[in-house]
Amino acid sequence: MSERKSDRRVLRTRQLLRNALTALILEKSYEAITVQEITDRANLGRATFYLHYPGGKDELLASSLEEMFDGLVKRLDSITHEDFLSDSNTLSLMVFQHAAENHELYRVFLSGQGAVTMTRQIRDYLARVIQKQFRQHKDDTLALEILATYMTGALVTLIGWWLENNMPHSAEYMSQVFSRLNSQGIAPLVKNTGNSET
Amino acid sequence: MSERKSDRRVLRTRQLLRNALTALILEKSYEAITVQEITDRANLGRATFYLHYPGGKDELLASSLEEMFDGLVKRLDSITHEDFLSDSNTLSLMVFQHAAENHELYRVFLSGQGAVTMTRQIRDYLARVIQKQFRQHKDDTLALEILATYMTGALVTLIGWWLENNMPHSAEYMSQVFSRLNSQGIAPLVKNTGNSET
Amino acid sequence: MSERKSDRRVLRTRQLLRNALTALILEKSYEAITVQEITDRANLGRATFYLHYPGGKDELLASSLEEMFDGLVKRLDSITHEDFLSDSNTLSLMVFQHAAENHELYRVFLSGQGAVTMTRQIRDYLARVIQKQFRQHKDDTLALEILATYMTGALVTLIGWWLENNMPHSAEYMSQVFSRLNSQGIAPLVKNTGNSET
Amino acid sequence: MSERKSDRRVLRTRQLLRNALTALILEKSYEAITVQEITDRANLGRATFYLHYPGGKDELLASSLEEMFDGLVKRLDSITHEDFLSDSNTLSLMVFQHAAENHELYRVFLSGQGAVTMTRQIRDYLARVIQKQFRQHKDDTLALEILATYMTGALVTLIGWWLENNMPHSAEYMSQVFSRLNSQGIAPLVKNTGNSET
DNA sequence: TCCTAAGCGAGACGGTACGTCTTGTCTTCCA
DNA sequence: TGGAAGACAAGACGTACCGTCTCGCTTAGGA
Repeated sequence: MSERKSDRRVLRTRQLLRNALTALILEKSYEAITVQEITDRANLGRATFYLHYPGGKDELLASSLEEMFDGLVKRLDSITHEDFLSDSNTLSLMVFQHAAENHELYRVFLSGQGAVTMTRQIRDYLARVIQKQFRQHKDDTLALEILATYMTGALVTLIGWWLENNMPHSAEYMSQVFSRLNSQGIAPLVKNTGNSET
Repeated sequence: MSERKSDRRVLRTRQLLRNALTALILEKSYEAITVQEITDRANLGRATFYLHYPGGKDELLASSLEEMFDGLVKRLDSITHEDFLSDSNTLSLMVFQHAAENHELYRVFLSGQGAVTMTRQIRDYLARVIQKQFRQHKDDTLALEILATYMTGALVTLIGWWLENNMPHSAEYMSQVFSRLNSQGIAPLVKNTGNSET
Repeated sequence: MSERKSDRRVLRTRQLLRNALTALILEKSYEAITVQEITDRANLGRATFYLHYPGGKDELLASSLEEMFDGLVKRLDSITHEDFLSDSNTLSLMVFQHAAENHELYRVFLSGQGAVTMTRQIRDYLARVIQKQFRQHKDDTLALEILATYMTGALVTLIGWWLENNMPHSAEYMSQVFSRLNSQGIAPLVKNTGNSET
Repeated sequence: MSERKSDRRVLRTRQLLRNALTALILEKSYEAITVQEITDRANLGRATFYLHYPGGKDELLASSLEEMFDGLVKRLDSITHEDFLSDSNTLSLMVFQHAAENHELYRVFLSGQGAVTMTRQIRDYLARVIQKQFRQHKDDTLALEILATYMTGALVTLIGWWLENNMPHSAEYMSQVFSRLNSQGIAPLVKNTGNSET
């Protein structure tokens, strides 16, 4: 019925490994981290690592990220079509907040040395969410895919910049800026000051 | 005045190495490429590699990218402030065109298996160009950096998507779409077809 | 008084392990055999192995050899001192016969790929038997140990040769040859055909 | 013409490894010696070891033994047929002396833990030398091979015993004993004391 | 008949050595 | 003098066994 003892032990071991990895990520570049270092930190044998993650570091990272993104996925699923169409910045706010909460890991794949695959996975996931929202809207004057890619690229890159610069603004502020740029474009900014020069 | 024989030989050797690297990049992930493989391809000794690029692969990559981007840099330098402020899509068009010309390498950098470092280098370079343009404009209502990051992220991601999908539209079309989204935002698209019509 | 069921079960388990080992020894070098392989063959858990033979493979091997040599020991014990002193080849004959009966295992021990340990055990055991016989005889003009070692070395090596060559002669013939060489030495052979004829 | 410098370096490296191995053999069982220990002792990298001996420890041991046996082979080749037929113990003396000179290595393969292959190689080599001598003598009343095997087994085993017991007698004494047993057999010893009992 | 201790299977775990791979340095030789 | 060739140290990799341990299942023998 309930989980067997050994199952719990396995889960605990994996959690130890995940924790060790995230701890190390705060200290040095992911690429520079050694399997030995991870297992030392987790007080486990190196062989044990390969028992659980035969694919090496990358598999452990993927597992850590998966764990982390479960939360984001749940939140984004709760966005209604109305939220999306309104000027509210619900979606981007959620993403910025989630990034703030898990900023160490986000930094890994959004800035410099992260596994490319991961960046793409998040980007593709967000692109799919956005496309789904637009599709309900039946807009096809412009290829949905291009639109979604445009938005996602800007959003993800912005989050990367934000984290790399140690979050100089609040998630709310960043989200507002993004939403404004996204819905009205940069024209208002340029025009306003541009005119004054005339 | 004129180059010495040995200088020319040195240049030739470096070119051989750069060519070997770019050739290999088309075949496999940058990370998986070995110094030995590069020198084998270039018919050079491994020691020779370190003679010219003591910093390892990354230094050679930087050198290769520099070579490739020289052209883009020159073109972008020719953009005047007026071009930039106008609704014209000069900048993005140039980037899309350059991407089309070097699409094999770009694809590697920007899509799936490329080295993150490269994506970042391109992005950072573009961000600097854009910031420079805005700075002349003295706009600081919004942090310039955020603005530049926003634009660059969207642009680079869009190029990546475009190449991954085998350039289904012309560079001109892509550039127009980008410019429109960038200057007016997505609001017009959403509003037009929206049911609320308010 | 009588064995408990669990005792019988223990005996059965040990027998399974011994059988598995001897079966594997016929297939591959003893050194190359793994505890896991033994327990797989015996349909037992690896932990069970260590339950019965905490000393590892070597302990199991010792146990297997003991089992096999029990028969030989009994027979050799029946040799009287008179038999030994007479020209009869009782001892060597028994050994050759026992080797013939267990030729598969003997071959492994004594020829090519066998474990040295085993060869030594057999040799040391025989050396002890021989010494015991001589000791009753109180002969110490020559160190008993040297004598016993000399005989045993020759005997065991000869058996090894015999098995490696697929027993080209009968055990009786081999035993006679050995006994003749052993009691009279090679001089008769050399002298007879020698040119000197002195 | 002369050896290249790098050749000399390679030879030096291999010599260092051989020396390290023989040094370690004096301290612990061959099986228990680790490649790491050998290279530590030789002040070399582990990878370097595999560069020269891809087959691992055993290949290094074989190489060490080969070096050692070169001397024995030369000496034995100088034995004339007359020496062999005479009662002199030239052959066995040479072997005992060689064993004394190289007792550390001999101990490795003749006693307990040595590589079986080696024991067999020496034995087979000696058997061939002995057979060659007998063959000139045209004696075939008894299969030469059996005779040679008999002698070699006794000789090699005796040397093993001698070394294991820290050479309690001189090589000359051992050789005499062996020769006497070999040419006249054990009968004289047994008969002499046997008769006295009657 | 239950129930309780033992034998056992399963497999996680720490540890150690393995043989391989790549990196970067250095030295020697050749053109 | 630039480059080829390649020996070498260093150190991470992933694999393979080892011996130990803990966990439950099964099953027999005494209650």
